[in-house]
Amino acid sequence: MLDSKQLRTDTESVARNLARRGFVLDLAAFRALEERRKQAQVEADRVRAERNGNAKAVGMAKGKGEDASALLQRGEQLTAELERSEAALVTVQAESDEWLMGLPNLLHDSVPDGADETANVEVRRHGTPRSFDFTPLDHIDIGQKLAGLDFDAAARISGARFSVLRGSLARLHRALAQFMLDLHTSEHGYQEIYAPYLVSAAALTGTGQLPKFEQDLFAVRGERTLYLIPTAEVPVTNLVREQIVAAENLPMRYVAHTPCFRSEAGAAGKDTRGLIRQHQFEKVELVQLVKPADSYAALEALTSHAEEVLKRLELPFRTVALCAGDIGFGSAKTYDIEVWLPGQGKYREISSCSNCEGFQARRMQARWRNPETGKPEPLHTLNGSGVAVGRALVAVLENYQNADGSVNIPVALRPYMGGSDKLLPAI
RNA sequence: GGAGAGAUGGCCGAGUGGUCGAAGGCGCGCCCCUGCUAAGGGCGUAAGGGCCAAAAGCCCUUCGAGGGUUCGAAUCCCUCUCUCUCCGCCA
Repeated sequence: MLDSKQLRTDTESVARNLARRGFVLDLAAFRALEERRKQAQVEADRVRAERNGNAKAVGMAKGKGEDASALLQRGEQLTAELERSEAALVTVQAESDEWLMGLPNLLHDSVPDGADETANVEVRRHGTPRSFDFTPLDHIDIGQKLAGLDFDAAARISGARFSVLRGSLARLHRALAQFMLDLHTSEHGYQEIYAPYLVSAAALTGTGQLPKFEQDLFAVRGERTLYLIPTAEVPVTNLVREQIVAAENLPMRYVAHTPCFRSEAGAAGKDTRGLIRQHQFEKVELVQLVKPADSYAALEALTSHAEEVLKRLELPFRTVALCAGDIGFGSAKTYDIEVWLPGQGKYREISSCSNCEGFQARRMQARWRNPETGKPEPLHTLNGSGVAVGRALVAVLENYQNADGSVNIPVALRPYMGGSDKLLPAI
């Protein structure tokens, strides 16, 4: 949610900013709506104040034993009047809220222009893609040779976009998650969090997935509706919802390893084969809650923490700054980290690190007490994958494959693999 | 699943229809007195929103949430959520 004060007082520049995303802010409609809201609220407040004063007068009159019948009659009128003006306010307020909740975040000045991913800007590159003396396979074929990747079974159990991992491949998958968690907790200063995988609509509204993107989520409908988390960002960021955090407790750095569930509505036909795009996948997620003045330094740090995972795994990657048209709804600035996949011959997203500034905080009412003003102010929230576990598994398989179908285990993962250095093909 | 008890400000806790956003205490902040490893006194101390160019000021909302009764609800009624205790079941 945008700062409504800024939206009202600085409408033109807000509109200019959103236009960079290709989002058209209808200024005339906004001003008309705002005018109606203002009038309705002033009117409702006025009537309510009069009703309260009248009720108080009744109490005083009765206390003195005076006749209050005229006041009681006036009270009835006022209550009826209040009912009408409150109904009008609720209607226009709902309209205004819905509209406000549908506005994306403002972009940071440093975000490059552009309409889609072709305009994203590479900011750095690390490692060199290995040259193969044989034609590298993709992870699906490698997984098949290892007898560790079973999409047929998954399809029988759950349908498309699910996977079954077996044996050493399942273990490697687990090793990746363990390695990432250990790195972030012991070297990067994050506290490990275990959090719910089913969350309320309110939590999802806080981080921005609702109300606009419900079609991307899996809902579990029972006595009350809960949603499967699409990312640990949702429960972990919501740790501070409706809180006022003391300045000395910032920054907060959290890491969580969770499954993520996405309906992938609208992705039909995209990455249909393999582990790249699944309804269920694992992710190690980094979340930081910081003072506003620190959030861009924190974004750089958080991104470097995600990059460190790939450096330790000795996987080639590049980091790109997303352009205006490609940035997510709630983010002010995002870096994507893309890992090299020999099977596809290109870099693919493995992490996305965003500074949401106060956008989520305002929705969640997550605040910190600014010692300079003594007032609660929205804190800044950041999140980033550190990194997607399934995609990391793909990257390891494809980058570490050998001609004989075996796969070397990255040195960093060997302690988590019982010391072994190689996955051997089944055949 | 069965039975019961609760939900009030940063915390504890009073308040069962009327100047209650809410006594008292703790904590915290400022000041005074005193003077040294303490004690006493005074004042202040929630959040959200609106009017206003802004400040000041004024107004509205909020006592778990939502509805209802009433001129008036923290207080009465209904529904829901959450917490706690006991029993049962259970990874």
